[in-house]
Amino acid sequence: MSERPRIPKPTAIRMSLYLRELHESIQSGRERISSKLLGDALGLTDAQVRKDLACFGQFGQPGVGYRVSDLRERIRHIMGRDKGSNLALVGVGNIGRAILTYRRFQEDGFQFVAAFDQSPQVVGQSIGGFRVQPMEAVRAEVRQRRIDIGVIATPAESAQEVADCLVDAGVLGILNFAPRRLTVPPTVCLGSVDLTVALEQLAFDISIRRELRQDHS
Amino acid sequence: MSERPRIPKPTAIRMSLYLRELHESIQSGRERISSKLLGDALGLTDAQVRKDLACFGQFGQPGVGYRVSDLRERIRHIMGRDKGSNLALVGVGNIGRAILTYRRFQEDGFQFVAAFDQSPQVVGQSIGGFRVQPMEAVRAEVRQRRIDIGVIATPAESAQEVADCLVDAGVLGILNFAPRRLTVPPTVCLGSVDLTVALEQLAFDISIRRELRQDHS
DNA sequence: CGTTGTGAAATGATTCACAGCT
DNA sequence: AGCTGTGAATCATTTCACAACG
Repeated sequence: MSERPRIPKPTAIRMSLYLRELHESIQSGRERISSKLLGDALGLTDAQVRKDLACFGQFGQPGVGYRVSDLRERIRHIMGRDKGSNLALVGVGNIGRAILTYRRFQEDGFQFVAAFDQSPQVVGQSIGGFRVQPMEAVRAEVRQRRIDIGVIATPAESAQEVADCLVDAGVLGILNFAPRRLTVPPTVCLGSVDLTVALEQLAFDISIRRELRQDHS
Repeated sequence: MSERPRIPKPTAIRMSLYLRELHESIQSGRERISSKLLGDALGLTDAQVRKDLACFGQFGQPGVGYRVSDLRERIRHIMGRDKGSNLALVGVGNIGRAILTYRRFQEDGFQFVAAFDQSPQVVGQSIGGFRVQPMEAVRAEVRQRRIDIGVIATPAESAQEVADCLVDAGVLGILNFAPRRLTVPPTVCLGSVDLTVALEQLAFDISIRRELRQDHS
């Protein structure tokens, strides 16, 4: 359809951040925004913002900037957020429950439509308005309810098995919260959120900064 | 102390992944591992693994590879994981509770030692073995219990205010789960986990891949 | 004026390729 | 033979700087 240059991964990540920021700008009643302003709000340079947007076309008016609501709509369209996505959760432990009841997702067009668990103890329970179903039901539900994305919130041990099951059922992408690397066929997109990695990353930054300060004295 | 080149951020992130993988290798009884093997497990090239490790010194034996447990210990030391970190949670909602009771953290040397919330309704409740304390107690607790890292799991609206409070109390780093960009002084390290960004990222990948497939036909 | 969009330059990261060790 | 550590080459991303525009 539209001709696009290859999109750098860092750019793709920042698009989400632009969206988040534009959402706030709209709520605070702003009409127009410049690349400088948008960049400052996110700790980026103005040039960076413009280069990112340039991947997708021309949105701004020289001398004026961008129309906030217009820019937001266009980015939403680019990222496919104008159509919603149906999600399924697998693994209804502590984290799973928190994700399932996270309000924010619905605002942004992500809707959970089913929840599954391996344990017979939780199957049948009602959590966040969903009746938890057994893994055997995954295949049928993914098709019937047009589930695009499977969210894995199981222990590390079962994550790969669950991923295989979701892939087999035909999801287009998987978001993995289990602390383990998953293997999926190249047709399926994979994202991951590892809380330990995030914490370790931060602790590492702290320890590096501490060393710098010592060297400095 | 040790002379180090500047560490590329991608390298820092991968160090966490190496640690995770080495942990598994140890559990599966492996004694030695090559850069090729370690790289394959994580979807990286062998050269990449070696370059990463080279930032911190020489760990391997030519012709043989790396001693798994040795390498793990050394990376743990480099990342400061050989000493534990004390954490405080602020915001005991759904996500906060899940984080507080996440077992994995303790295994990796991260220990929650306090939990706080703004709402008088939850203050005083006991969650995951912690008595939830009011925000006024943050300052004293951070000092008394040597809290290094504050974890923010509040709604977006109060996140910045909470961050200011934690900074003021003297934490070295903040991990932010609220969907909002925080500003902290340059002396404090900041990490963030935004679930919506992670999902959007994945949805974007899916939408890009879908387009490619269409173009291809 | 102020701001965009964009080539060109600079910086940063990854991959290559091989000398040297075991 | 097999593998590490590393300089050199390639590739990717960011920043610079400026012409064109409202």
